Amino acid sequence: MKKQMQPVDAAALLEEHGFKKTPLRLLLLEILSISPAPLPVSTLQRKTKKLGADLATLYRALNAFVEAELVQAITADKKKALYELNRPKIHVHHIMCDSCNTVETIPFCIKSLDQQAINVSRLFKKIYSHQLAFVGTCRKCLRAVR
Amino acid sequence: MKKQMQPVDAAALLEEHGFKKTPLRLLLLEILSISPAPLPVSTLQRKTKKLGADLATLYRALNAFVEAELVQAITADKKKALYELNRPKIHVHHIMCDSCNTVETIPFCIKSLDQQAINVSRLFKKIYSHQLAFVGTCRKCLRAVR
DNA sequence: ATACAAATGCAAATGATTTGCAATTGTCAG
DNA sequence: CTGACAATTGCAAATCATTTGCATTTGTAT
Ligand SMILES: [Mn+2]
Ligand SMILES: [Mn+2]
Ligand SMILES: [Zn+2]
Ligand SMILES: [Zn+2]
Repeated sequence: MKKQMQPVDAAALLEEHGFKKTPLRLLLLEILSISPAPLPVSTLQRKTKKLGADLATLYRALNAFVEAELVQAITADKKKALYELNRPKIHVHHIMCDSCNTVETIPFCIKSLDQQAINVSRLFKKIYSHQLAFVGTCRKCLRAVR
Repeated sequence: MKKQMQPVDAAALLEEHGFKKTPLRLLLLEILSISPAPLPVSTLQRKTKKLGADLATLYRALNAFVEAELVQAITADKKKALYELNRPKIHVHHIMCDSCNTVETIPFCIKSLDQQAINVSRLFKKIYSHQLAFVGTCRKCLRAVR
């Protein structure tokens, strides 16, 4: 029942963006591409520990990906950032549990929101993107309380 | 032409929430209540420097306000948080400049978004709130480029 | 005036993220 | 295939916003 995401051709992605095809970066993209939820750096470190990559290297890779818009950094958490593969055609939003801080991905754009973004663009000249995060309590945490 | 916000009765607010009416907290609420944009801690420290409050005290006050839902912390920036008075009847959103990192307040809720939140609530059991932030380039920064 | 919890100041700790620099590695032209 | 060279990495140290422990002060209620 676990939702599995569509894997991507990591090598091709790296090449398209002018990145070297290094073991870490290849693996990072693979991990991110099959994850149903955005992942913190700590998890990415654990899932790549067989490569023994340094934390600084992980951060540098992720920052490069974000810069290239290959990956999106989710800051809903405020403490540690979460990273999620950016899928060109699948614009997503997020929902965060205020109890366990789990961040789930809503795998589609909230209807009509993009249209509204156009209206709001009168305030700014150019709008690149928007981030929408809902905050609530997830089912698991609700069960834990009662 | 500067947009001025409606000031609030800081003393009353503190009392309602069971806080002591201390000089710093009173002043903080006054500053936040007339600010047209969310403010970082550094600015709040500057605007309250006549009181010589310690940074830790500032943070503790702000955290207490956020906990009491008197103030909203905006984390769109990811580096430093921004603080904005929470007005019960005026639900706002934000728009951030990716160039100068200015965060402006959109002083109303994006139409129909709250209705959509109800739909999304099928994913979670309970949804308390949502944060929506647009990212773009503000007029000032666009002018600076050309 | 007294009592007590809340708030503060100060200094030290945290913890995620960044940076400098030398060594390594992937890519590409020759 | 072989260098050359820029991109990537490892390691250690630095940053920087935010938090925390503890002793002291202050606001509020009785
Ligand atoms: Mn959207
Ligand atoms: Mn809204
Ligand atoms: Zn939860
Ligand atoms: Zn700007």
